[in-house]
Amino acid sequence: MSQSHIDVTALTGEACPVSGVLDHVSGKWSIGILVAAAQGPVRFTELERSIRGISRRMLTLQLRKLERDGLLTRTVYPTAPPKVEYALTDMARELHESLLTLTGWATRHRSAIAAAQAEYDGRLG
Amino acid sequence: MSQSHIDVTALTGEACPVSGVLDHVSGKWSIGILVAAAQGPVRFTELERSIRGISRRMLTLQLRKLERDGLLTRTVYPTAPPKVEYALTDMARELHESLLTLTGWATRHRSAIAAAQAEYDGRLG
DNA sequence: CTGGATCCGCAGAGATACTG
DNA sequence: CAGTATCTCTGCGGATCCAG
Repeated sequence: MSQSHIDVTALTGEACPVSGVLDHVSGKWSIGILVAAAQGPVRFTELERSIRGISRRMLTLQLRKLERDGLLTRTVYPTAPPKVEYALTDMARELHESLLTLTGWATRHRSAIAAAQAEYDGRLG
Repeated sequence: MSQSHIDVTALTGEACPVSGVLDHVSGKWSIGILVAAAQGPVRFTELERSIRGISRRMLTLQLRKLERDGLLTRTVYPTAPPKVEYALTDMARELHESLLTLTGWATRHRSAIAAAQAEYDGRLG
């Protein structure tokens, strides 16, 4: 009631639907995949090479999730050897703009965050 | 080489530092906490009530992490009973703007995403 | 009121091998 | 090339109890 009473549910809807949606984006690899795919249609192996450290299994799972959310399109070319291309949907391209804002912030404050962490850790041991 | 060769490391720096920073923000509760704390100084119990579903343990852990990252300030009033207030730092307030863009996107496309998921699931079983 | 400490279950994520 | 299948292990996160 008072201005100090905050209810996140009022900001996000009833049962945190925003968080529900954002959780898909906030996965460990989601942003990287979306950023990589934003350059244009990308093949599976290209993604695997682009995103250092991701396992084939994880890439597949994340790709499926993003496709399910309507953020990626998956196009299969019935050639030999098989060729599959992933591309951002219009919705995802819109999201990509927001993501750039986020990554921009992260880049700008990277050193400040590192400093804050170092200082915090220093105060303890 | 060709234009189809994408390297995320080239976009994010060397070893995905952006992702490293964003991972802190992309936790299950981080965004909710930051949004809730953005309204002004907030007490521990207020946060606990605001963010439905979070456990006391998780709230504490996330709070510590955000404080360590220099995104939250923690102010202890040595009263009885103890009173602790959390507030966003300038850096975090900047981030909050970006977060609003993100949540705005999520809100706008919530139904579209739900539809995409339903359609995806429908095609399978 | 604001936490810390501990135990524990389960899903996430890696490694590896196999397939159309 | 583009996955799938399985096995395993780690660590997140909940529950509970304790403390300043």
